Amino acid sequence: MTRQRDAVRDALGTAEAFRSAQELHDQLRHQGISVGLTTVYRHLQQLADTGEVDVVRTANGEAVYRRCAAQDHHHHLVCRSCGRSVELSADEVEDWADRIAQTHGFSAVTHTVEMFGVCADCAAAPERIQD
Amino acid sequence: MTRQRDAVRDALGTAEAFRSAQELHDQLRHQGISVGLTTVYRHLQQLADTGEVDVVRTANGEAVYRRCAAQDHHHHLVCRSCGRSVELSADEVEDWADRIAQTHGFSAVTHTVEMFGVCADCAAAPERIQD
DNA sequence: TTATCTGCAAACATTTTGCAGCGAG
DNA sequence: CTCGCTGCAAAATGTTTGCAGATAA
Repeated sequence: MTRQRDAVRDALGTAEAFRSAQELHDQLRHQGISVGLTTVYRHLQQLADTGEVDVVRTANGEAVYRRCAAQDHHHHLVCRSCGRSVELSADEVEDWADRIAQTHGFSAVTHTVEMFGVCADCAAAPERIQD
Repeated sequence: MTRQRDAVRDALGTAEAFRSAQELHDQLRHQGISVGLTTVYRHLQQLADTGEVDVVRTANGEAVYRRCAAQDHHHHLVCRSCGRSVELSADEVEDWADRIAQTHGFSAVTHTVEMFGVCADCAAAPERIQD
């Protein structure tokens, strides 16, 4: 509803990459759009709560965000180099998870499945690898 | 090789629960064993590097540690209430992951699969739920 | 106008690092 | 004796919160 909220949504855009709050903040500043880092965090959290963006924790504990095409439950294959990601749906894995949970008597079970690798483009241009 | 290193290893013990560096530090202090928090962090990191302990990131970004029976690649089903976990091996998921990675042209692919739920014991005693 | 949103500064929590001293080999 | 290990204090990092002023409806 406000200029900043739209700015954060637009910053996420339709890009396939997961990006951190700070990266998004930098991006907006570079675009000449003045938004406080606090506000970026607040809107990302809100968007995540409504399920409009997905959040993944990187290995070092940083939260990275992406607006996904799929609204329903899915997973990601993320490029370590450029951050680009592919959305995956995996009935095979869902079935496995349900079965395992039942076998061990667990209830209210959720799961996270994230894959990290190097995409074909980045493998062809190794000098760009930065993570 | 030192008293503190053994203390950290022993603190992890053979418990099935994942615990944070700070919890382990508190535990040692309560046992009357004086170890600096810094040292706990350093040894946990070292043990994680050698694969002797597994690390999982909780939803809020905290790192939790566990010494696993299985040394090779596996996953976990973790109880949100008591932290107890079950080690899982999942050829089904490994195969799926390999196939997906190949399909999308990714290389050097790793994956994380973690399941969180409430174990049968905790479901029977809901008042203990704390997370 | 009036409730909400913003953004600075400060608080927070977790983890890492600098450095002087201790302890093991 | 020497070099690595320890642990305090301080820094670094990523994120959240208090609050006064700006802004949208």
